[in-house]
Amino acid sequence: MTNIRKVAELADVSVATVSRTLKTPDIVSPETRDRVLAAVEKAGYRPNMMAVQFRSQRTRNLVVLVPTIANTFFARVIGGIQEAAQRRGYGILLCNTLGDERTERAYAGMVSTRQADGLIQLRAYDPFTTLNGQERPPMVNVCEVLDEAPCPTVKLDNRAAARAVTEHLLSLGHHRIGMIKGPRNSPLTRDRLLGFQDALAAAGLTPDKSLWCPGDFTPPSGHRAAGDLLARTDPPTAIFCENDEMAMGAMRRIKEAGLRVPEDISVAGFDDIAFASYCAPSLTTIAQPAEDFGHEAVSLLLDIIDDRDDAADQHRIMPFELVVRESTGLAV
Amino acid sequence: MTNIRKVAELADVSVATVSRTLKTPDIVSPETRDRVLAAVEKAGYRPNMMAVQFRSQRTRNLVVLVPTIANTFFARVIGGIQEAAQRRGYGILLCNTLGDERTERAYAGMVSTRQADGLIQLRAYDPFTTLNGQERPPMVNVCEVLDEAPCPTVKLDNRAAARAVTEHLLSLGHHRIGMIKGPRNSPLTRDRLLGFQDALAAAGLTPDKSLWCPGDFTPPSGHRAAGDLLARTDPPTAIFCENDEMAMGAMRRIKEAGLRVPEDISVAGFDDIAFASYCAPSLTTIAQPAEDFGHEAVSLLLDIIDDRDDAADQHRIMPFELVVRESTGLAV
DNA sequence: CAATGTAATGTAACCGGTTACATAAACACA
DNA sequence: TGTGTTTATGTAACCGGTTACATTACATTG
Repeated sequence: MTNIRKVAELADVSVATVSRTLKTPDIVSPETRDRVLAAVEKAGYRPNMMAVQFRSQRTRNLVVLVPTIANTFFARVIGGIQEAAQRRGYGILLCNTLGDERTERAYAGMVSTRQADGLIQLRAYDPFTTLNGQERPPMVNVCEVLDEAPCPTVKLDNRAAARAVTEHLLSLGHHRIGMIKGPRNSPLTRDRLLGFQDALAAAGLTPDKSLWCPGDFTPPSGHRAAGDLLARTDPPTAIFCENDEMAMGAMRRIKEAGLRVPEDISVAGFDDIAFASYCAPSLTTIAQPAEDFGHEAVSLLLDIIDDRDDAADQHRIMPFELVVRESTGLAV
Repeated sequence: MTNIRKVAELADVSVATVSRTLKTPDIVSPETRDRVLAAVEKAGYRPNMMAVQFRSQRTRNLVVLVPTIANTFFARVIGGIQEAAQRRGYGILLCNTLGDERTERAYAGMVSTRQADGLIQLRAYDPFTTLNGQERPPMVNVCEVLDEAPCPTVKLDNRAAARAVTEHLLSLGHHRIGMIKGPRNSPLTRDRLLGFQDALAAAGLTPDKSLWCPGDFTPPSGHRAAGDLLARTDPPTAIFCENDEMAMGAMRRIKEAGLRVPEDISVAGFDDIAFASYCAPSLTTIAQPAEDFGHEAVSLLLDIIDDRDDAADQHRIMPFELVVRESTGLAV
């Protein structure tokens, strides 16, 4: 391994001069600089970043905890995180947690032990709770956000967005609307459910909780839930799914039952994943600026890491847009 | 920051004893061990991993270069990589390269500069070509693999799989089969095209190259290509798409033209992504053990890193399976 | 000319662990 | 009791950069 001392020897200067030539070339005389650069070239020298990081106590890595990378929406958010991080000279250490808190804490430990400078969590869980006494490592909570987050957050106004979807369905004449929810205990699911109820209440309707089905954000769970709704003697005329993956599963199930979307039953999703506009019928949904979630998260996290004063208590709400496509139509 | 010296002071022992207590407790006397562990606890000591890594010249990180994380198949492969890496005590540094060679080389540099111990490349490009003289850093090439790869590889027998799909279409009576290809210059696309031709040749048919359309593995490109095929005076009776994303785009376009799948035209994909069984009609495709690609890649890479002798020239072929669903039917 | 300033470079401490080697104490055996 | 062996612990070098401080040479100024 060629190191800075070998280069120094080759150029017949001290290691300090080599270091300066590479980091602050302007304080080195032109002749020396040329000599050192030639030696660097000749030796094929690349600074050992572990030494640099160790010395500076900065890794320029960020840990990203994602419940499941297989979810198309999260994949977009990660893309945004990666892009923003790369632009600012940071790398990302990805962890597909599958919602397992032990795994999350283990990866969060990489920040405590200085393998990374900060953490972005895409789920409503604080992996640093156990930490007592010690200072909180830099963290940002994005997408699915804790209610009393001990760190900056970036989220959608899920309640308002769910209300917008529901109002759209109501405006089409739907009164019995089924709901396929996300995992219980998720603030995100709770907020979307609240928005759904807000809209019903505003329309003077009382919600029928028997039309609420549990799901887990995967297509199979949407498929199953839709089956339950269709098996009723009084099936709903529309189904609001808390994400597009479940909506696609639900649409599949509806067609298997010999019914048409939206003629017999309307379906709405949430997230506007790439397939939402390419499935048949295309899906009415809520578009979210997924990549921007990532950009914001990185920006806030680096603010904390570089401790810019105002960073600690920022809470960003990202804009949404109701995208009406073919899967929702007038109630029968 | 509490470090090993503080703990040593607290326990009234040397730093060596603290280190030994944590790494090789059996060579420390029970009394001392207890005293040290108490001090560790009291100080809330966590070893600084940067120092450990620096000392051992091992980061236990692996760089993963993925053309686009938004591709559902790659997302599964990454999931597999992450799982296997985690099990073996390694973290993964993800880079969404978007196929940009500069970005790939930049991230590959993290291995040369010791920020990571090895690299997994999911695209047919060797980011270490420029490297002259120096030893090749540990690397494995997975999924889309270089023909003369300078490292172990893991891939599908794309030619045989494409042939299987084509034979399936031929067996249904299709003679004019459109092809929606992946990016030019990709060995993967070339092999799938070869398999396609193999099947035609075996059936005594001469391929009509005007039925081959370029695509880029995204739904919009499949949508566009299908439009081109349908606009012909003699459109094909079946379309073979080189991945499921494009197949979904193509099916969408076919329906927009007022045609039915598979009654009017059959469509086959490749990869068997989650949505393949949930779209309507469900998609005939090639199933690949995506997660296993990741597992194999990690296993081979760690073999090189720990330089186990036989590791350097391993080339694994993963199994495929033709999954016949609703999107392919008898030719009209 | 002496005093002072400035530019270029060198010396060595430092980051926080790990570990080879040294040392000391306890024990075994003749 | 003396010698050799084992066990437990300490000392300090080391990994490869960065940088405060020291040093040297030379220019500027009164």
